[in-house]
Amino acid sequence: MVDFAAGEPNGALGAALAEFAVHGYHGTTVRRIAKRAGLSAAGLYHHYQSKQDMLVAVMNRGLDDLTVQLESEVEHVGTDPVDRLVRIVEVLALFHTQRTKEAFVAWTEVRSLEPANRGRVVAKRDRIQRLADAAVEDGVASGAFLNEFPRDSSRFIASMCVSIVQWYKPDGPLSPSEVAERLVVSALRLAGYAPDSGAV
Amino acid sequence: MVDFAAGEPNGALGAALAEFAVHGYHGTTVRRIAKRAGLSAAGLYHHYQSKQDMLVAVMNRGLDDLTVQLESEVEHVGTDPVDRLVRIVEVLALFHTQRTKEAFVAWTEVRSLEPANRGRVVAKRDRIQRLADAAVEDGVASGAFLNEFPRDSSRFIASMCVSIVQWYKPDGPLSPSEVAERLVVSALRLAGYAPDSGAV
Amino acid sequence: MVDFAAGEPNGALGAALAEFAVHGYHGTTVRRIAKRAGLSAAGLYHHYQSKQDMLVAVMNRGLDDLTVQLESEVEHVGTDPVDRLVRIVEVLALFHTQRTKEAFVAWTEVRSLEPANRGRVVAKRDRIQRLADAAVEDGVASGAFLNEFPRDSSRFIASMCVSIVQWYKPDGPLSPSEVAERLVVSALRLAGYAPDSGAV
Amino acid sequence: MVDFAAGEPNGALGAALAEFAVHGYHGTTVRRIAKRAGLSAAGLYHHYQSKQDMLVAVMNRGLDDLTVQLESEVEHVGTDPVDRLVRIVEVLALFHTQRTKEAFVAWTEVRSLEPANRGRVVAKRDRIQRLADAAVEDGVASGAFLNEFPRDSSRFIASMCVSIVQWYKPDGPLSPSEVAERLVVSALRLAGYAPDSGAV
DNA sequence: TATGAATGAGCCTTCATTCAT
DNA sequence: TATGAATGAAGGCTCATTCAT
Repeated sequence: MVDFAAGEPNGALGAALAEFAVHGYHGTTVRRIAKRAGLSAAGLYHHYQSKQDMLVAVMNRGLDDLTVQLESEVEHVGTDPVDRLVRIVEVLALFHTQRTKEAFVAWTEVRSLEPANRGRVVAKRDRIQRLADAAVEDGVASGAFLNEFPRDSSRFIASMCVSIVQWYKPDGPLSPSEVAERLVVSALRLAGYAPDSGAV
Repeated sequence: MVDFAAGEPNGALGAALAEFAVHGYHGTTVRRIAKRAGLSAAGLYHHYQSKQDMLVAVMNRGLDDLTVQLESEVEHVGTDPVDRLVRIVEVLALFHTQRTKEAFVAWTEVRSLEPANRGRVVAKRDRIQRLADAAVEDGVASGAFLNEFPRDSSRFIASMCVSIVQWYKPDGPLSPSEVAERLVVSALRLAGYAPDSGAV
Repeated sequence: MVDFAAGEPNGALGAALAEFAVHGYHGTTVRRIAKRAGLSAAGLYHHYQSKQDMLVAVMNRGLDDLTVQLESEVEHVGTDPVDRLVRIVEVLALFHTQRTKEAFVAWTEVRSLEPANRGRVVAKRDRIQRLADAAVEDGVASGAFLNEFPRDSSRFIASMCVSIVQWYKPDGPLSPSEVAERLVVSALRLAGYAPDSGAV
Repeated sequence: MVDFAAGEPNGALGAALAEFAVHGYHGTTVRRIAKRAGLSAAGLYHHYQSKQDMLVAVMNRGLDDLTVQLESEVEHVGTDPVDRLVRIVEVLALFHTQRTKEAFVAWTEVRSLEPANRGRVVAKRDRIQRLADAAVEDGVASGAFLNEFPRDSSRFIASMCVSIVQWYKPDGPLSPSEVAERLVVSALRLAGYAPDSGAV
């Protein structure tokens, strides 16, 4: 099973991430990042050109890890749309439970990106959304899903996964894989999954 | 049918809301709020004691409008949990499509509230969540919903409604009531609604 | 007789001028300007948008005062090139002795101007130089000046006037008008002034 | 004839000079000097103790070259004040056309020297000025120059030479020796040179 | 009510310089 | 010699807020 936890950034970038996640980009101070990183403010600028640069690095790192994993899974899972949706939701859930801060920042601070950077990040996010869209649409086409508005459903599914970052606590009652399981079940229901036997 | 649109704040508070929604609390400048409101920065302080005060006012206004409507609907709809969930999701969807900015700010900028204010706002948010929780739980108890993890489902349902603010555009293809309709269907599926005939 | 002294800037601009004159633009601190002006650093930004803006204001003010005076004198003095050169040198000398700091900054800190601002200032400087050029050239044409390289001579003359700022001290042995007198004599010699009787 | 051009500094000092000449001392960054020199910023500090040290080195080098040449010429030219003034102006003109950047920095950045260093540099500059003063004064005493204010004239003459750095371009219409020739003529006029035959 | 002027605190960033390697 | 990493101090500028008018 996928383990995203190991990919969390350390050092200066980890410090930036932690601060961005708690206070938001504009509420975060370079000095506080530096302090958390055990560096002087000036020292940070050896590694990153600007505060904005740190935000970009945080986002790219997170989104790239997620995208790589997601596309690799989709490639290996075969062509069945149901299997594909299951894998996608699983990976999304694991990422959002194990890399909560990065996911939160990536979905929350896009508005704080300068235009040039924003474009690239939004493109990455869209690419992920389109994987879910395709799985649901294919499932509807194949008859695996009964669904009158597949485009909305896949958006709702992705939203549900993303929303994990709003409530999930690592020391809460559910492990990442338990969360993933429940989201998979929920996503299939949302998609209109109708196996021979009836309801899920 | 409920019409939330009329309740949007005007004047200084509307200006604050507009800025908060686009730039976030910390990314918003008192001077920009003032400019948008057609006032001097100093002039704003005759209406609100501080920038924080404006945030609190924005949030209270939005959450109160929503809560009042929600509780009034719940009270009038009767005791059937299915009806109740339908009404709740409907109201949530209408609010999030018609008062997108307020909803966005209320769910996004809680972290920017000073502790004293935060408590009160979180309590209001929780109260709303609990309405959804209760509806799903009651439905499971009554056998209307087949659901192994009702608490998670009601959270997913609320998340879906809240996520509206991330993608809904007033000039997009769907009207608020169309969005509401689709969300109601999706919520019932998520809750595990199982009418006699089988699937929804 | 022209009195430039009254035109010296006061207040914030005077403070900026004083600091620029002593430490140069890049060696000057906004905080020091503010202190000298009896304001906070932030307060300065009510009157000028930036440090660069203060430099531009200083230069424009000085060069405009000088240009206005110069062109008005030239207009009133008649067409005789000798008279014209005399008036020009006189005005230049008076300006450079009475507004030494402004002249110094205007001729020294052009390199510190951002390109857009630089163009305008250089144009003003050139316009002044061209007045001297014309006077000498006309004098050569009329036979009043015997001179094989008028263009260089007029440049030398202007340089001499500008150089005043490098050595003139208000509390030194020479008054502004004495300086002006000596410069006029020197300029006529440089120009190759040859009255009937011979040397000047 | 004197050739100053060969004496221009290379390497790190040349880089410092180039930057100082364009941006001024305070506008120049150690890192930019290093970059131009093909070194790291830290590497520069193996050659010079500080940025100030580089400024001092630049100035001393230039002023020493000029002084040495000037005094050697004066020594060889004999006692005639006219010849002496001619040689002085010639050397000054050649130096300022061939070592423009150094001359510019030496006359412009004295204010950026720390007090201890400033004294020594000013002394060197004064020594040069005094050579010109003496030549004019001696000429007046000998009757070669007719001049009512010799001290001012010698200052004007030196100023004219120094001002070369403000307008001279190596790829312009005049060669260094042509500039020197015109300055010599001008200086003699300024000094009040009156050969038997009349005008110069 | 409204505002122009003002400010202390703090922002992001850059500076000249040092030092372990 | 050379440098990448680091830093204390300071830089220009903006912030939310106040107050006399």
